[in-house]
Amino acid sequence: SELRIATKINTLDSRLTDMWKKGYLFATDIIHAYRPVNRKGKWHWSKTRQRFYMQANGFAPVLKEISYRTFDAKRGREVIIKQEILFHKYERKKVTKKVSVGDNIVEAIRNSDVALFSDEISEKVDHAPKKVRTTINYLLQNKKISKKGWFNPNQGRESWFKKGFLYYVKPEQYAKRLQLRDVIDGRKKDVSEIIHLNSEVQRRMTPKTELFEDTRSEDIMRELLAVYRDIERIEISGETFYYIRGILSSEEIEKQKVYWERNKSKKTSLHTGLGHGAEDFFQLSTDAMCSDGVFGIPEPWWEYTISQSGEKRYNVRKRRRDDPRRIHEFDRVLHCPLMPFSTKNVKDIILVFEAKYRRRMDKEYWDTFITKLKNTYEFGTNDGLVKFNVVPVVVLSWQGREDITVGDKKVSLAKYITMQGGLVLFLTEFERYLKEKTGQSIYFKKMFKEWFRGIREEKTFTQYMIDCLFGGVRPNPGKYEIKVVEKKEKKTKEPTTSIAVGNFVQPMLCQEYFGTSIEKPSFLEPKIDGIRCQIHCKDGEVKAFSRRGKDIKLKQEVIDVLKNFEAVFDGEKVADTFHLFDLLYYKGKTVIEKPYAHRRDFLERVGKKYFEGLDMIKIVPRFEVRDSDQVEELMKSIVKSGYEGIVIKEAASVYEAGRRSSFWLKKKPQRTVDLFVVSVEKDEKRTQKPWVHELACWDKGNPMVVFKHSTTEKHEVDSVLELTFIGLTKNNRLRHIREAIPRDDKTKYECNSLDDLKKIEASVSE
DNA sequence: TGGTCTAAAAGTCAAATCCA
DNA sequence: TGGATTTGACTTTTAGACCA
Repeated sequence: SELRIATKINTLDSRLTDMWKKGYLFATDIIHAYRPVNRKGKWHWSKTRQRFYMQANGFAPVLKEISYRTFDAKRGREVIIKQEILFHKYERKKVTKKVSVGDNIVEAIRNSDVALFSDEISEKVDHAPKKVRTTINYLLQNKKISKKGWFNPNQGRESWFKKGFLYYVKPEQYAKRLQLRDVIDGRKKDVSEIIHLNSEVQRRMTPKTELFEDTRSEDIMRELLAVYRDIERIEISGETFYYIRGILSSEEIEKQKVYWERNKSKKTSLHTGLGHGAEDFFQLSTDAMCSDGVFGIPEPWWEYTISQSGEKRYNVRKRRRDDPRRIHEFDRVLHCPLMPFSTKNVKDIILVFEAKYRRRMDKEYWDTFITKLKNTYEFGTNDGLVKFNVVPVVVLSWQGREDITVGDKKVSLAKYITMQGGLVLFLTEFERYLKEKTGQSIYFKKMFKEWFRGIREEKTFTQYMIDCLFGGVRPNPGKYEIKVVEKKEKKTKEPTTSIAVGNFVQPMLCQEYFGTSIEKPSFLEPKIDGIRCQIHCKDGEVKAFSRRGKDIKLKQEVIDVLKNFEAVFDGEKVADTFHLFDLLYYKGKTVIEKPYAHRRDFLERVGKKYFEGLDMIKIVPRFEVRDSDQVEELMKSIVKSGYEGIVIKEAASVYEAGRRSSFWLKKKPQRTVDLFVVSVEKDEKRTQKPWVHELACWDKGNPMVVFKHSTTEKHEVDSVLELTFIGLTKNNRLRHIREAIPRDDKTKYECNSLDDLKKIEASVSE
């Protein structure tokens, strides 16, 4: 451009190129720079390419400093760049296509026989794993490669292997990789290898009992069957066997089937079946006693969970104290609520049942049962004792001999258990009760054997018992049962007591305010819609952190104001303005343990002295509040003046760093609730024929329909919709909904409960 | 480990331009 | 008019921050 101005030649470009080509000039490679361009009357920065030229000086390239103007987008202003650059003679462009990381990855996968995990890919292409992962993502998006994990029936969706997803170009690669049997690790890998070896080398099916002794077998096998599709599962006389399809011939399988049917499975399966049957038997009897009113405790309830197949599962699993990843299983757990003083004061007596029919019930087994109880959070105390309200109950089928030595006496197992504070029930006691009730003689084992021989294919033993004993009607069907949802462990944090300037402190957070009455002296602040910001100042340095401790950039003007302080402020940043609402540290002292009112007074004094009249730094106003009516009033006016909502802070409260504390309560005016779809139907009567969705919230663990939502678009059952909440009618129906937003990120189990809705209603002002 | 989002760099394409 | 080069608009790819 300089030459063009100097020579006034318009067609300079091609002449220069020509001279360069002929060897009179040297030129640089193309430099990308921005220059101002006027387009349609508006100036803006446009990207250009430029070369620099110099007079040719022999043949060797020359290193020379150049300078040019461009626009620095990061800093947002014009800059002058100085750099040393090579001037060289003209060379015909070599058409060498650079191979990109993406191409490398696709090539690596294509050249591999089998599908690859991402870390294997990164090893092959020799790039950092993180770089490879982002590139893989890009390639997936553009459908240049595909990925696959395994379908996890447990969660009902695809999940990844322990090493991640498998990436491939051709589907055969995925199938071939699975045949290598190296995508699953640990115990599961061993199991799959045993099955494989037994099939291939010993040419036999593998019984489940050979693979597992504990209860985790179902999980492991579910995953293996889902991933390795060539593992076949077969049931022979109640026993489960596994083999690899395509390795054993059909004759071999038939032969072994006959063998197992004849020999082994009958006895074991009879005995395990008897065990489970006994559990059902005493449970049904107890239910019958409850409905007859002879059980003695008015409203006991069985603990249960819902299994994958949607059935109730009364075998209760509890997390172990010594290793929370593992569980203990208990046969039945019965809760007996007692109300000694009032219905509000409910005490729970928990009966934990262990039922044994024949198999291994001895002193040692009782001891392990008690150890199991001590070793769960629900039944054990922190000191590793059984909780006082937990009663271990053992259901036995036989009296037993007096073969246990206690001191100088010999006692029976039942006596031994009772001596230790346990409770022993005999199956015969249940049988006697049922005999009185039905008038016919009932023997559990006889009943089981009849079912086992005869009609076991058609119905379960439980149903058979219900038919025999209660004429097909289950006593107390689900009346006294409560589904137990596993609680998540709470993380405990060490409270912060002292603050070092420059070290980020986890900010204190608010809980929701539901319009509860205000009992202690409190203050109300407008809630500012910005970025949480913690400002540290000391020795002329000023630093600001976001809510998660990331650095926030500060303007020089702000730094100039704050640099002489030695303090830590808490506040909210909106655009370039800082709204301060708390003080955590001042002149060498941590003040978070001082009451809120003191901290605020101090902050306001500082604000008045140093920040008055500043646009950059402001102190958030506060109002004293005495009751909830006053809060409502203030809320209205504050929201009107454009704030997001309000925060109520207890005057005497300390600053609880990192906690979502109940000392600070926030409230926003508009509320939403999450409901899930229970049913979808097309309304044929209406002209537009919309889909009518029944939406429900939870009510004591059961879905309860609170709204019918009709739209032209269909939402699937169990999907979650977010509705704007205005109120509830007398029949617990939602009122006046404007729109429903699908929430794909939520599951129905995260939806609101009826109690939530009532609380929200109480807090929404009319 | 999985993923999303954004900015910027790198690359592509075809029209415009220039010259002989 | 043909070939070389420039140019601007556009697309593709990479880097890096952030999140669960």
